Amino acid sequence: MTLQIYNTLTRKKEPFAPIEPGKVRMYVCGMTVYDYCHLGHARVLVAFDVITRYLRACGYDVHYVRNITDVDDKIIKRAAENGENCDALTERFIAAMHEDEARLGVISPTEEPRATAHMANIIAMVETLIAKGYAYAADNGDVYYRVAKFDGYGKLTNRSLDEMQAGARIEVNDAKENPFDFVLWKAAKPGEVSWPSPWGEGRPGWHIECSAMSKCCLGDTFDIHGGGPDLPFPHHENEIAQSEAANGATFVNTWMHAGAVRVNKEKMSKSLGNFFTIREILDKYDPEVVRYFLTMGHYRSQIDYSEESLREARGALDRFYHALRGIEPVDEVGLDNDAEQRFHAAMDDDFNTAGAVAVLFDLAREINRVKDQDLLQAGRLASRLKRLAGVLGLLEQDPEVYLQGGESAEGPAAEEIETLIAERAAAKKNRDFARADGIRDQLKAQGVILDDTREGTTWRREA
RNA sequence: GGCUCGGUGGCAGAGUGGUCAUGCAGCGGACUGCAACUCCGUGUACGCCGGUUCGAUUCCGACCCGAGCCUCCA
Repeated sequence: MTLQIYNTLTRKKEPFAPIEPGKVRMYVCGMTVYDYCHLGHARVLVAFDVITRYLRACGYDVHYVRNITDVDDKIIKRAAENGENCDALTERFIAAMHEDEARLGVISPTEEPRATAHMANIIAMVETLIAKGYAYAADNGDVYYRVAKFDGYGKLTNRSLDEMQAGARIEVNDAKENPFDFVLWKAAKPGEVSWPSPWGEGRPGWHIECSAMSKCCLGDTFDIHGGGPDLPFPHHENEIAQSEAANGATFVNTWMHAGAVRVNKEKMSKSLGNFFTIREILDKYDPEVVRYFLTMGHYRSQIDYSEESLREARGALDRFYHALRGIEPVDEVGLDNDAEQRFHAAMDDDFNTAGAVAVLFDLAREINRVKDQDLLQAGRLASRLKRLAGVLGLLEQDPEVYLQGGESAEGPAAEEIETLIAERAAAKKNRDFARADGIRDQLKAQGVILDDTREGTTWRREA
């Protein structure tokens, strides 16, 4: 069985075959850096991190490019509001983004191009489009893409210009030949950041940077282009129009889009005030819990963020770490390949992480089943569980650290807990169960759960 | 209105033309001083109506309902 990937362009799963054997060239639309990353960004970050990890686990050399949009209207507006310059604003939020993704266990992309560093490439592509008749400089100083000239316009999202024009509620702009023409180069207003160009001082439009940067980093045609659920139209549709018109080649073979994140069954939006930034969520939950939450469903399906779903994620991770607790992972030699195969079968089916996680749970149960009789076998299974989970970026912590809440844990200190456990052990020995249970209840009230095992008592913190 | 994607047991969430998802919760049992953890067992689940089929939750058609995009948004 080979890897199958759902392609937004063809609306079906297709066997994946990279252009260059053994190598994958992938571009994902990244962040516009004018604010902190939110949960929707986290979903895209984690989804494509898992995809990259799996492709690498399959032996592919993955060239993963994720851009940074560091010039745009929102950035200019926000910088003006803050009374700072755009560079200061974007540098700050780029640093914050890197911090957030690192906490989520996201491996950095191999390349992270910034729009402001590619002005020459952007301008060159706009010139090519004008030369080929796909773009025109308008009277107002802007340069627009001539949508009607590109035959394939709408092929990604299955729309036609005629139908779109029928029910269009798009702003009227006299400078455009067609209301769906979009801006490639935007003339600067006085005081705005700008770059010199053949059409005067200005800045790139929203879509052109991705066409220019992907060409620069990956070439005219590459394997995978990804992004969030709201990007197919207009952004990716416009990228196709730009790149294919300018380069005269197929732009991308496989288009991948992550599903939406909802919050308490409502669309996440600023107007509803239900926007969550990654950092505020990480203040409340272990990053791996958040990552598990984003991995337990399929990357294309819509997921719902709520206290309950995060609590469920926490419970699931607890179970894994409980199984791994006290087991020394050893070489996997001698294990049958059942779990391995089922894991790959799930992941080969368009990165079905939900199915892959189910295999992980089976391994956890197997570990629990054998750990009392055969520590060696448990160690082999633990290695396998950790290795497969690692492909999803999960179970990368020490079980004790995870279960006991790490350094930053609230509640009684570890030494205090150990002292009480010793006291309880003595009470139990004297058959003073009232005292023993009293200690257990006291700790439970402080969020600490005691587990008695044959080897003694262990403890963990409640969610 | 147009384009897409969905409706699976109490909840979350995979999947399949005819025996099993999985996790949480529930129930019964084992373990335990009692618990917790864990293990074993346990659920007439597949929106509605037709069709194809020996047999459909799974394929086809209609219908109902939900969501996303069509406007800046991952």
